[in-house]
Amino acid sequence: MNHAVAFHSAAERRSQTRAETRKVILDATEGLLVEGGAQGFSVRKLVERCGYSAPTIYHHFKDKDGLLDALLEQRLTFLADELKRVPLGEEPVENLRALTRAFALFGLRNPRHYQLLMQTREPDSGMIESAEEARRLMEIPIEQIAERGWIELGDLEGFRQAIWTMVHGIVSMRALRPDVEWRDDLLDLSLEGLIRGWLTPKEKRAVHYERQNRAGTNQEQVS
Amino acid sequence: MNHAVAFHSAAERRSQTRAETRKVILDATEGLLVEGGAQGFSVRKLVERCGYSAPTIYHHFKDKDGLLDALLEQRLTFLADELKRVPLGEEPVENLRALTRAFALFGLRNPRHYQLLMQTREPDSGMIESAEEARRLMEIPIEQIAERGWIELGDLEGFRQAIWTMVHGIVSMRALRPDVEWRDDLLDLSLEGLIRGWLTPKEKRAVHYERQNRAGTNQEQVS
DNA sequence: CACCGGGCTTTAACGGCGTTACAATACTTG
DNA sequence: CAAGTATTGTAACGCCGTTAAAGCCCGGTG
Repeated sequence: MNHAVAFHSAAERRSQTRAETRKVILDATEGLLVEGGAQGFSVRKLVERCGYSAPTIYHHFKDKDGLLDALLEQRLTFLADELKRVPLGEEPVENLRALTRAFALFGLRNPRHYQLLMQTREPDSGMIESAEEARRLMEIPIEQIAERGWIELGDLEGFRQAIWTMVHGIVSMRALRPDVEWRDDLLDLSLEGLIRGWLTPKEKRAVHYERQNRAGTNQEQVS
Repeated sequence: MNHAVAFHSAAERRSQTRAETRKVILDATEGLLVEGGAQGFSVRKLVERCGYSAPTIYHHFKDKDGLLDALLEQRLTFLADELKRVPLGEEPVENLRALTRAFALFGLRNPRHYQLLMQTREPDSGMIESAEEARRLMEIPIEQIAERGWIELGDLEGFRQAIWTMVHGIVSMRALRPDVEWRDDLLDLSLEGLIRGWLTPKEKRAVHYERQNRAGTNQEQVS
């Protein structure tokens, strides 16, 4: 307890450089992944690009999957941040629209990462944390909708799964088959159809709500 | 033109044995794929299992991808046959239900093949043929629905893509994450929601139609 | 100061993978 | 039977992920 001052810049700078090398490796991984996809990525190419040697990489990450998981986790926390930044209003249906759009936008902008996320072998415990956070954010409006008794087809769990698989279907199809000419408004259309098919129509559920001016605050274009 | 009789059992038996060895190899491939997934499959394991040596396999198939493509094509023609056998009626919406169910059932029963089909690198020309046939069958009722003017949200192409991505979303999610407890009736629910959300309601489109007794002829359980 | 110990890095290698050059065999054709 | 072609096997190449072993640097300790 006597020399409480000395080890400040000591262990600190060590962990500093450690974080830096991790970042260098992760950045190189990111580059290779975006260029060549998960298929074209290999540890040896990474070694050649990032300057470090193979055992160095295995010193900083458990193995190849651990490396990719770390990359994914980084990206998923970014997604969670984006979802948190989405401006939400009173209407849970509008909030669902906005969040779903933000999620799909993320998937469409990072098709390689999404592909990676999907073909993940077993759910890594470390990665789950940030993915779970994103999932929880997405499901808040869904539960609000259920609480108000607006689900007319099936139940909460069915609605949840229907939304989830629909969004995944769109994003993964676009990531898998970029050659097909996908509708730009496919997500908006599908979401609208899902809302119309599952939920109580707007006229019957709200006392007053700014007329037809829906989603005026959050009209991003999806890809 | 004189010796038109002799070469009957000659070249025929050759191509016979050729087809047989191809079948042996394909069956072993199928087994390995079902057991260990696309990830766990390797040519050397195949070599060990099927008794033939590596160059033999490369003599009968172009390469590893060609081998897997051949397996997929075989399975896809089987799917097309199944789709053709689906009993169809007058109502295109009911037909869409039946065909979609059959397609999803195929995907859910062969998750490994579906996974393989999805992560296919570039669309192989040979495989496309049987896949296209299945696709065409699926789209007949969709076009009939459009012809009758029952699409109220978006247009034909939007409806087509919405159905396609929804079914793919359900099948691929179940193949990718078997750990999640997916609703057994998820496909029926989603399809029902999509129909309710996109199409003219039943009461407004048909003069008479056997009351609520929908899909009485084709009520398969999906997984 | 000399020394130790642990984090960091590298060289070199192992075993498994897809693929193929080459040689040997079997079987049809003339 | 001879020639040729289809089929199969042996052995190897180059790439992959991964790791054992050893060297380096640098702060803490005597």
